[in-house]
Amino acid sequence: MSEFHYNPHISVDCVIFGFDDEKINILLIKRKQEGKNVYALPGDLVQKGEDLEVAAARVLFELTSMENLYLEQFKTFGSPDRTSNPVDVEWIKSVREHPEARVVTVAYNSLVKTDDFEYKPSSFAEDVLWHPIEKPQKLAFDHNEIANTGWAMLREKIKREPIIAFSLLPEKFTLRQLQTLYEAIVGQELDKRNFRKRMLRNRFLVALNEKETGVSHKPAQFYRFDDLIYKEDFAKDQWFLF
Amino acid sequence: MSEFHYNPHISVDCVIFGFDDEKINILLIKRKQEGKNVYALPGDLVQKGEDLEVAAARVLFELTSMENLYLEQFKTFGSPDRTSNPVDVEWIKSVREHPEARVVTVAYNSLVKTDDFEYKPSSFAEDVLWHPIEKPQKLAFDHNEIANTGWAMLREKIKREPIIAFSLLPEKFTLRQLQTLYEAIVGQELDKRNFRKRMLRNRFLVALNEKETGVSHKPAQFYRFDDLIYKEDFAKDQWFLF
DNA sequence: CAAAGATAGTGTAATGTGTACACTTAGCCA
DNA sequence: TGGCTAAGTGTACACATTACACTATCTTTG
Repeated sequence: MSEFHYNPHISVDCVIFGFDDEKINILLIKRKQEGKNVYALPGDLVQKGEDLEVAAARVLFELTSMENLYLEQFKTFGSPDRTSNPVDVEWIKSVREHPEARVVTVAYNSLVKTDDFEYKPSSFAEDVLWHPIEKPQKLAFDHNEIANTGWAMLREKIKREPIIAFSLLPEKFTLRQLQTLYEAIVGQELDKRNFRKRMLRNRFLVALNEKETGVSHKPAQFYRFDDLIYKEDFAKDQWFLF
Repeated sequence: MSEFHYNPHISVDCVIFGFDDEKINILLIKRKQEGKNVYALPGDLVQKGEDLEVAAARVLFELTSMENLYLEQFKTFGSPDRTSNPVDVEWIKSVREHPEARVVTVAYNSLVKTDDFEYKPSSFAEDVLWHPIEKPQKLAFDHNEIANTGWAMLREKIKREPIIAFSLLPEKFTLRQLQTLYEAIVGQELDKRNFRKRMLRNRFLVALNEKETGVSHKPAQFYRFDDLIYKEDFAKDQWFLF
């Protein structure tokens, strides 16, 4: 009984960013409530004996049918009143067995190509959509805070581990594509020559014997990303404690 | 009944690093079990309706009497078997009302001066101690993993926000003290001239009209850290999403 | 088939940053 | 007063960052 007050629920929320070759979007689910659309991050309760990362992957799949993405935990949100907004309370009551329980949520983020994933709404999601991150959008619960934190931490991470960015490009890509991606991430335009100079210093960018075709201008050189060379050169100084 | 299986417990663990003017130590608690000493991070269950940060501060205080430190959440550990080592199970049974419950733990870290804090064992801690981080020490549960992750993330953070380091020095400090601190953090010796050159570029380091006294060598200039100038100069590029 | 349109691709100079390295200075003490 | 100790200082080199404008190559169109 009152044990349900004491024992909180644990949930996971997924903050998935998608690059559509132009800009960065965030994956939201939409539910209808009193005729209004309510947007939220994909998330739900962790099951008995289920590992947190496993739960995040499962929940994302159940709500959006997306699978096989790399999810990274970035923060846990556990304010006691994070689910107490009346609109949210009403919805929880319609879905949860113990609506009064406190919910502590572990948040995961990821960055993918929008093209790489099929998504379709399932479970209690009425719709799933990619929403451009520049456009403000009010979300349910404390999901605005979670989304903002997730974006900030992802950007920090990319600074430290630029490899993340390359997963967003096709196997063969041009330097223009790479630059567009970087510009989407840092949110500002970059100088073409300086960008190329800096990038081409990296041994892990390997020029292919192949160019664009069918474009009505000088065709661009294709490059590929070499995983092994990257690992050699970015061998992080590891720090062990115990 | 079986609800206790389903509803996990939430705990907090504190990874507190202390600088003793020479090296970095980690705060451990010791408990006696079957005549053996078992070392662990200070941590315990979150209470009903209690915010996570509040819980971390409370638990730390209850176990060590330390208070008023800035605790930063860095990761949540929720592997279903993280508490299933037989030695740990035995201890849990002696302490918890529902020993079979899974425990998801939210970990916090902090970096302080060892001098600034009184500590004494209380609650189920038999002893509290500062353990040098270079010396390997087996810990209970998955606390080695938690401690290592906490140290790695703290170091990353200091790179981004060097302000953290200054809280470890007295109001007035010499550049030698600052350098010793940096060396303890990065784990290697630094060149004196280059260190000074780089540091003195920072406007927030303000020279005082005061020198060391009573030392049997050329006395060092005292400096202070200027909070306001720091904030001006390090005004982080903020990124808002919604 | 020639000209126009579009984007790829290129170099240099100036400035700033990181690194390696050795001697002089100021106070204390014997 | 001479010796000990740690503070404090400068320079040369290599490398990175920034600002900036024209040529090359392909397609399309008249």
